Amino acid sequence: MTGENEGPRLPRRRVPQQKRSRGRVERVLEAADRLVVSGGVEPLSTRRIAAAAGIPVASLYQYFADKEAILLALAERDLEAMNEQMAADLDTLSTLTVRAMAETVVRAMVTVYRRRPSLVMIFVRGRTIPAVRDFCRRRNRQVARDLFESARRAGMVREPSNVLWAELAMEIIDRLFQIAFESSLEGDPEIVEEAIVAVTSYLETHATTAGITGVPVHRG
Amino acid sequence: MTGENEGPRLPRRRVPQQKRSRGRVERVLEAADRLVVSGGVEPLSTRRIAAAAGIPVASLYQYFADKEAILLALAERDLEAMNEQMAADLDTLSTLTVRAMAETVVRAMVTVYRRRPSLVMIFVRGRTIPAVRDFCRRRNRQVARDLFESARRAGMVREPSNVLWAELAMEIIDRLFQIAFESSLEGDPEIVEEAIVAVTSYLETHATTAGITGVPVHRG
Amino acid sequence: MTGENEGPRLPRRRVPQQKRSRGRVERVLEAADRLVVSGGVEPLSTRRIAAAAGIPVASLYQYFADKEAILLALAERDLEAMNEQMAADLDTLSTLTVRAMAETVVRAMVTVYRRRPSLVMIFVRGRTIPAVRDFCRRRNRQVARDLFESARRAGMVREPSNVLWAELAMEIIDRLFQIAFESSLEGDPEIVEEAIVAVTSYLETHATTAGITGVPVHRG
Amino acid sequence: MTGENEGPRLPRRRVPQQKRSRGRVERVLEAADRLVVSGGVEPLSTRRIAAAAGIPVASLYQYFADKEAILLALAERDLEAMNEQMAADLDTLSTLTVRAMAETVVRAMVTVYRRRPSLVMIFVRGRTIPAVRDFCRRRNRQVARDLFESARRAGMVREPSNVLWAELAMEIIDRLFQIAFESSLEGDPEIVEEAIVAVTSYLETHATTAGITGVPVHRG
DNA sequence: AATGAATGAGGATTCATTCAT
DNA sequence: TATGAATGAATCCTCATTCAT
Repeated sequence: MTGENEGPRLPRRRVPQQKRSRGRVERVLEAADRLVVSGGVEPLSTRRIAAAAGIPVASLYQYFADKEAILLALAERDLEAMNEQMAADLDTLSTLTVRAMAETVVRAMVTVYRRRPSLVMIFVRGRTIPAVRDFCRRRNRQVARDLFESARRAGMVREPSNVLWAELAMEIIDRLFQIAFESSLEGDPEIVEEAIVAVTSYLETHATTAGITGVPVHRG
Repeated sequence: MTGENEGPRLPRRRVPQQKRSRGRVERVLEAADRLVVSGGVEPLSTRRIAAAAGIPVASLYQYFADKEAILLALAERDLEAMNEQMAADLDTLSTLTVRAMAETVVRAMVTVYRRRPSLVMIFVRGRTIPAVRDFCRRRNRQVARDLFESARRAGMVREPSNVLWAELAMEIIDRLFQIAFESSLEGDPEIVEEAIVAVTSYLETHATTAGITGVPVHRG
Repeated sequence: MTGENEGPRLPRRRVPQQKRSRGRVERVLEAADRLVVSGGVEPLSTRRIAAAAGIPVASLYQYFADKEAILLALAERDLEAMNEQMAADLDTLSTLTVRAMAETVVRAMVTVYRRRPSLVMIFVRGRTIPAVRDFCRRRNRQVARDLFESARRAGMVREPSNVLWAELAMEIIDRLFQIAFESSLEGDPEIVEEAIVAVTSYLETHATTAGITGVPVHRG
Repeated sequence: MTGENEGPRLPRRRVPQQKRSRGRVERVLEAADRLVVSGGVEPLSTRRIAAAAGIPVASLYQYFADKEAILLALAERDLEAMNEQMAADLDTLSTLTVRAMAETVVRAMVTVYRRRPSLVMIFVRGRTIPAVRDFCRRRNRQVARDLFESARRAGMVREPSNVLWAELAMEIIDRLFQIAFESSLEGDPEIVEEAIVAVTSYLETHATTAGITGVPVHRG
C-alpha cells in the first residue's frame, strides 16, 4: 500500500561530544553515575561530584557548562543506547501495527532502564530538577515526532494527522513509567503491561485500519 | 446486578484545619497564593511569604509545620473545591458510562483549574518540589480509588478488577494536564479533548459492556 | 544686605539606624574598622569580617543588607561626625567669606579624617569599590548643596547662581584630599593648603563682592 | 628673562611595544576596546577578551603580562594620541598665558576623549580597577611635570616654584572630567568650561604677571 | 610561538529552621 | 501566642594564571 516502506527509523542523534580529555570526563560521569544511583538526583552537588571524581570543583567547568550539564550528559549517553535499542527492536518487526510499535517501544525502554539504573534515577525520578524536567520533555517530544513520522509514512495514521497524538502517547508512557519505576529499579511489570495497553488503545483511536490490522515492512 | 446504585460519590475530605488563629493563616495563604501565581513555586521562600503576608517569618511556624505545608494547604483548599465540582457534576449524570465519567471528571478538573490559577501553579506545574510531587501522587491515588469504587459498584468494571487501572488512568489525566497547562493557565482545549479520548479508550479496555453502553443511575 | 542671615547650617542627617541588637552590630563595625585600617578596602570579604567579629557569616545579613552596607555604615558613622565638625566650626565664624568657608570646611574635614583612619581608608582611598564610589559621589553632592544653600542665602553667590559650582568645588577638595592622604593617614599639609587655595580661587570666580570681602553673621 | 623660549613641548613617549606578533595583539586590543565600550571596565575578564578576540586565553599571556596590561595598553595607545593633540594645539599658541594653556590642554583632552570612547571608559570611568587608578595617577603626574617644565621655562611660574601645583591642577582637571563624562561619552560642556575656569584660577595664584598677561612664543 | 588543560582560592548570598523571651 | 535574633550548612560559579606540550 505504501510502496517504499522501510520500517520505522530513529535517527541516531550524536551526543555533542564535550571537548576531549576523555579520561577526566569519564571519571566525572562515572562519579555522577555512582552518586545518582545511590542517592538520587536531589542531593547532587558540584562539591560531591568533584570529590567523588577526585578532581577540583573548578575542573568540572572545563568539561561541563554547569551542574545540570553533567546530569544531562549522563542521561544522554544512556538515551543514545535507548535510541539504538528501540531502532534495533523496531527493525525486527515484519508487520507493523500500532500495537506492535507501542509494545516494541515500551519494551525497549524497559530493557534500557533495567540496564541503566542511573537513567531511571535521572530520567524517570529526577524530574524535580527543572533542567532535567525540561530536557525530558524535549526528548519525549523528539522521539514522538520521529516515531510518528515513521508511522505516518507507513500509512498507519489517520489523516488529517496530528503529531500531538504521538507526543501525548509518549507522555503517557513516560508517566506510567514513573509509576512503574517509582519503587523499584526493575519497573513493575504489571504497570508496564498496562502502559502498553493504554498507549495502544489511545493511538488506535487515531489509527487507520491498516495501522490496526498490520502493514507489511519492505526493506531495501 | 448493580442493585442499589447510588451514583458515584466522592467523600468530602476535610482539610485537617491547621491549628487556629484564622485571620493570620488566611493572610499567609493569600500571600502565598499571590506569590505562586505571579512567580511559580520554585522561588518561594519563607522570607518572601512572610514579607508578603506582613508577618514575621518565625510566626509562619505557628500555623504551619514547615514551608511545604503552606503550599500544600493552599493546594488542599482548592482540591477540596475540585472534589466538590467533580462530585456535583457526576451527580448530574443520569446514565453512567466510562466515557461519561471520564469526560465529567476531566471537565470538572479543568473548570476548577481555570478558576484557581494557584492550583495550576502548584498541582500541575509545581512538581519540582518533592513534597508537592508526593502529595499529588497521593491525592491522585485517592481520587482514583474513590472513583474506582463507584464505578465498580455500578458494575462498570470487569472482574477481577484492579484498582491500579484507575490509578493509572488518573495519572494519565494528570500528565496530559501538565502538557495542557504548561504554557497557558487556561489549558489547551485540544489536549484536554485528547485526554478524555485517551483515558476513555484505556479504561474501556477494562470495562464491562454495561460500562461502555451505559448504566442507569438510581438515586435514593 | 542679606537681612536674616543665621550662618551656614548643615542638617544633621541621621544614620537610618539598622534594626537594633546594638552589641552585635557594633562588633561587626569595629571588626570592619580594624580590617579596613590595617588592610584597606579591597581585600575585605564577608568571611573575613565575620571571622574578625567572631560571628557567623550569615549573621552579617541580619544587620546589613550586603557587604557594601557594612562599609557604608562605617563611613556614615564618621561622616556624621564630619558633618558635626563642619557645622560647629562654621558656627564660630563671625564673618563669612568664600575663603573662610572653604578653609573652615577643608580643615574640619582634615580634623575628622585624622581622627578616623577608617574614614580615610574607605571614603578617600576606597573608591575602587563601586558602591563606595557612588556613595561618596552622592555625599559630596549633598554636602555641596547644603553649603551652597547657606552661601547663597548669605548673598555670597553671584546670580544667576548654579549649584554645580558648589558640587565641582566639593569634588576638587575631594580629589585633592585623595592626593593628600594617598601616602599618609595624616594628610600632606602642603596639599591641604593648596586645596584651600584652589577651591577658594575657583569659588571666588562665582562670588559676589560681599562673598569675597565678608558678610557679617547675625545669629538668632 | 625667558631667553630661548621654544614653546611648550610634550615629549612623545613611545608605547613600550609589547613583544611582537602584531596581528594578534591588535585583535586583542580591538576586542578589549569593543568590550570596554559596550560594558565598561568592571566585567572584563581574560576569558571574555580571549573569546571576543577569537584566540585561546593562554595566548593572551604571550602578548601581555597580565589582564591589566591589556587595559593599560589600550589606554596608552589613546593617550599617545592625546599627547599629540595637546602638543599640536599648544604649538598653535602665539602667546602663552596660564589661561590659554589650561584651556588648550583641557580642550585637547576633550577632543581625544570624544574620539575614543574606550579611553573614557578606562581612563575616566575605570578607576575602580586599582591598576588603572595607579596608572592614571602616574600619567597625570607625568603630563603635569612636562607642562610645568614648559611653563616654568617660559617664565610663567612664580619662584620658588613647585611642581606640585601642576600636579594638583592636573588632578583637578581629571576629577572634573570624571564628573563631566560620568553620564555621557560626550562630556558635559558646562562642566568642561568650569574645569577651565577652576584650573586657571588656581594656577594663576601661582603665576607670574607675565604668566597672566601673556608671554610671546619664539620658535626656533 | 602557541595552547589545551588544569586549578587553588575565593566570592557573596540564601535558606529553613530553632529558641529564648 | 508571638517573635527578634541567630545560625549551620550549603549553594554554584568565576577568575587569573601556570605549565607541559
